[in-house]
Amino acid sequence: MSATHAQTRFNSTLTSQCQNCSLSALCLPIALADEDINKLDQIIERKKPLKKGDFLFRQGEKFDSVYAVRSGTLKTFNITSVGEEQITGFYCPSELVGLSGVDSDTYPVSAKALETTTVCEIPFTHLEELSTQIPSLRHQLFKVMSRKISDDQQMMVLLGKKNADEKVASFLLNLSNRFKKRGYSASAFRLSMSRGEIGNYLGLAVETVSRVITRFQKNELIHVDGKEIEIVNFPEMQKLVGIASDCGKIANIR
Amino acid sequence: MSATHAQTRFNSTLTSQCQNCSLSALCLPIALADEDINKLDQIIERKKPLKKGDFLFRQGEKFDSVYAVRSGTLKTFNITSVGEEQITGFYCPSELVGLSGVDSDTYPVSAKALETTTVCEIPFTHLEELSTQIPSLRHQLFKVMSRKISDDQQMMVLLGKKNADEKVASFLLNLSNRFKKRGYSASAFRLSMSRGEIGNYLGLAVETVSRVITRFQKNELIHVDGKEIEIVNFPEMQKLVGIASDCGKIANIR
DNA sequence: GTCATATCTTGACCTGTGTCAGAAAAAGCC
DNA sequence: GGCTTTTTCTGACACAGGTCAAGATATGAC
Repeated sequence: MSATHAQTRFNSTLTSQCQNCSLSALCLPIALADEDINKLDQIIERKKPLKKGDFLFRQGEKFDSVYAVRSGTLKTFNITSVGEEQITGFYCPSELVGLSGVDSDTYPVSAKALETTTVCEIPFTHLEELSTQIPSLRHQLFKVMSRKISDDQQMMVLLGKKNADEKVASFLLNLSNRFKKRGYSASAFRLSMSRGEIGNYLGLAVETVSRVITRFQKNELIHVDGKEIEIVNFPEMQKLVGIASDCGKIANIR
Repeated sequence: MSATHAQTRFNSTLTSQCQNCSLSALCLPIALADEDINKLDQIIERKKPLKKGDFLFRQGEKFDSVYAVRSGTLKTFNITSVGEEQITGFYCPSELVGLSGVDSDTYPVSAKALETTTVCEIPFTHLEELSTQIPSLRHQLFKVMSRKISDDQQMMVLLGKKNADEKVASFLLNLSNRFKKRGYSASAFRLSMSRGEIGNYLGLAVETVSRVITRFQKNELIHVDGKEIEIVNFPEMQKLVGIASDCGKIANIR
């Protein structure tokens, strides 16, 4: 009885966090009934903020949770045979980090904060259990994983077939879309990652990223001030990415 | 009652197909109790063979099933803005095709047979339902999707960071591993895809693939006879891929 | 079998991007 | 504030791999 009581208390202090969270429309609770959101709330732990450079988890550590980003940005990466870091993704608010750990029971990548970042920890076994009780949650989980698969495959197309200009343009439009989805400006935003990290992610040298960005600015496609980016000429940028079939997809990567 | 009867008949003709299937230890039924395998059997439809070049499904079509490959090979690809095909994966027996369709309700890629191929169709809504009743099946499904995510991310590393030699070596060792897993020779096998398709997948020109393969043969790393490949010098090939951290991963892509 | 078509190989050449080097700007730090 | 360290930018140059071309080999149709 005391356990139930404790749970109720826990629930009452943190209850409706998901409901009140400005990200709830984008995050896991999407399409959940209020009571179901409460159930989800009960298994979620809000962790204290990570400072820039802090690890959320490290490659090889035991997997037990996925994390929803509340604020800030994370990168995931692994270390190649020659000891260099290979970035496999950037994660913005409302996005889920750590899904690749489910299979092997250890995280196959490390996750590190690019700036001050807060996350919600979601113990995966609890989430799986809960997904038995709430079909729409289970469906949502499948969808999120499926989405990740098709996004990563778009990324493979980008890495395999695109030149430096197309890569950088895709990257910027992709970020733009993610900001837009969260209600921020689609045209002006701040890059939380360095040029080096962008290059690493896109399979380009830092120098190439820098040159492409400079050239985009010269051609008045974008306006740049350090990490602040403003996309000035959307049509032209979209044309660069390829306006047809795959463009919509690419632009929607998240 | 007649419906139940029909189901029983269906079950009795096809029953234990999964149990008898030589792939069951690799495919979805992994770790399922006999009775659960029977339940799974009932929702699975064995389709008639695809001939080389036949589509299993096309990009944009309504998603309703995932498919387990029983024999043969498939490729998935999408069409880029400039109308060229970009291959996103090859699928061997026991592997699951179509998972990327769950999110958007349409397949984001097309799937085409590279040779005569048979598949089991698994209607996804049924599979999802069944996964509610069988926790180990649900867990297995999450694992399969998670595995796909981490494999694709390894592929991103390969596309972004590796040179032509490393790409081709990774590709061959990857195939070798997949054959081995199914009980076939890890050292000698037949490529069901053309050099062009390999190049497309790896982000290389056909000519480059051809040159690399020829050079590998000259250096006695492999022996080649058209589509027949024999890996002669495993240690050297593994060294090419990068023996450290990520190598094990890469070699395990599937 | 013969012919037609697709795939594969090889050579010669070209180009986009990586590498190296150094200067300029920004970010941390005491 | 000034100092150090990191990040960004720019230029000069090199080379991996793309492109073009042409011949060789394999595959398929009839």
